[in-house]
Order: sequence, then C-alpha cells, then structure tokens
Amino acid sequence: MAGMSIGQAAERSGCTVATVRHYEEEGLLKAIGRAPNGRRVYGWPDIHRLRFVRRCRDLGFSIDDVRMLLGATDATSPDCLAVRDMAVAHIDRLRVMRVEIDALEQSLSSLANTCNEACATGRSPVCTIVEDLGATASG
Amino acid sequence: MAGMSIGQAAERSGCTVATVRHYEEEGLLKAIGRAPNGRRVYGWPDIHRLRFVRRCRDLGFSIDDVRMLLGATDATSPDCLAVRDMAVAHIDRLRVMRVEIDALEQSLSSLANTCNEACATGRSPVCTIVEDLGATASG
DNA sequence: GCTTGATCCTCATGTTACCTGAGGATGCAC
DNA sequence: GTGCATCCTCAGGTAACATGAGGATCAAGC
Repeated sequence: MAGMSIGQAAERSGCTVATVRHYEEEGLLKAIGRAPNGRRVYGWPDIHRLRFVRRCRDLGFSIDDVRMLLGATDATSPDCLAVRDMAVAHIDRLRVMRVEIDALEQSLSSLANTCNEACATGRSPVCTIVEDLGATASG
Repeated sequence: MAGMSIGQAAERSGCTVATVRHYEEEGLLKAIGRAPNGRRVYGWPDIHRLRFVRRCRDLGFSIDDVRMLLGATDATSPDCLAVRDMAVAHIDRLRVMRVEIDALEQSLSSLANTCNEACATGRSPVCTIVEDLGATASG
C-alpha cells in the first residue's frame, strides 16, 4: 500500500493537505517522491513521520522543537538527555499555563455570575462585566 | 497629571510602547492628542482604557472581542447579555484548554520518567521519548 | 552652547503555523 | 465526454504584536 496521494496522507496522519505541504517545505519530511504526473507520493514511513510531527505539535512543541526531535531520531546517536530536558522544560511551561487558565476561569465565572444577578432579566444601564473588567468612563 | 508620554502610558498600563501604538491603530483608543512636536499625549482616561484592553487580552479575549466590549462601554445602552454570553463562551474554551493541558502534562511526564529510567545514566542507543512519541523508523 | 543618551516619530518588514484563493492541469466516474 | 474532485504552484492573508531603519527631539551635564 505504498504510494498514497497527499489527500490520503493528510487523512491518515490527521493533518490537512495544506499542513502536509507546509511541513514538507519546513524540511520536516524526508524527500517526498513524485509520480510522473508531478504529484507527491507518500509511503508509510512518511505517514508515521507526519503523525509524529502532528503529535508533537498537539503537545505544544514548536516546529523548531520538532525539527530538533527529528534530528535526534535521524542521528545515529540521539542526544537523549537534551530531548528529555526539552520535555521537562515544556512540562514547566504547561504548569504555568494551567495556573493562569485557572485564574482566568475564576475571574470570568465571577464576572458572569455578577452579570446574571444584575441584568439577566433584561438590560442593565451599565454592564457589570464591563464595569468589573475595569473600564472606567473614558469619554 | 494629564499629559503623559507614550512611554509613561505604556508603563502605567502594563503595555509596551509598540503595543500602545498597535492598539491605537487598531482603533481601540479614542483620539489620542498630540503635542506641538507631534508626540502623542495621554491622559488618565486613556490609561484606564489601555488597562482595560490589556486586562481583557490577558484574559484571553481577542482584539475583536475587546472592540466589542469597548463598543458596549461606549454605547449608551450596552448589550449586557451579549457581553455575558461572550464571557460564558470564553469560560467553555478555557475549560477545554485546561483538559488538554492536563493530558499533555501527563503524557510528557510519563515520557520524561521513562527516559530517566532508560538513559539518565548516559546515552541510550534509542531515545525513549522520541520512540514513545510515535516516531517509527522513516527511511 | 554642545554633546550625549534616552525617547519619540513613521514606515516597513519579521514572527508562527498555518489557511485561503487564483489559475490551471490531471484523474476518475458515469 | 463531461463533470467534479483532487492535485499543482505561487501569492497573499491571519493574529498580535516585535523589531529595525532612519531621523527628529528632549533633558541632563559640562
């Protein structure tokens, strides 16, 4: 089953067609074959590599990070420790993000609740959410 | 104390100078005065408006969202309910984000742990993180 | 009065990770 | 053979600013 079109490759890897082309021109894929008609031809190794990239991106790694990871897989002796350090650093970033998100949700929830009490029955002359967000008259 | 420079405005609002200019050209600020020498002059209402925008952005609202919120503050009769709906929708987005972040952290943590066991003592011939991420040999 | 460094101006381009569309060739089904 | 789907290559758009060029202005110190 080698010899997939870009459409099939996209479907099997969970990318869009545009994204697959994008990864190629970012140099994340090894030389992609071409059919006599000029169309790209993908094999299973390409699909796996695409999935790998997609997975990393979903995990929040940048394209540059992925390039590094792929460099590690391509090298004969991957720098495992550097890769692990990258993962650990990324975990730290995620923890910070979660704390921020929790705080935001709290703020927004209380704003929405206040609003519910103040104007859910209709329109209040002044939106409490906007008030609470700190908008002072600026006329 | 009216008559602040863009630098002071930036400092007091928690923005960078570039960001303040950016918000202006996005139409988020009301007409900013100019000194005879052509420099922008800010008053306290401008600072408050900048803080409002900054706060909203930090809360994850897009510039377009903020434009809407400011429209609500500027209008004589703000559409409070629409504003509340926006906040509620945003809370939903935040919840989804948090679930994803939790999952990512789990994945990365287990990856890092596996790596610690496998290659913390040196370099393993194959990095387990890269393996676990799904990279199968690709040519 | 003059130099120096900080701050300001505008305009243009860069960043990230793609998406969208133009304009045209090709493939597949009926 | 006539559509419609899929593919191709550019080119430009998106969000929310950041950065840099090239030049004017200001405030401080000597």
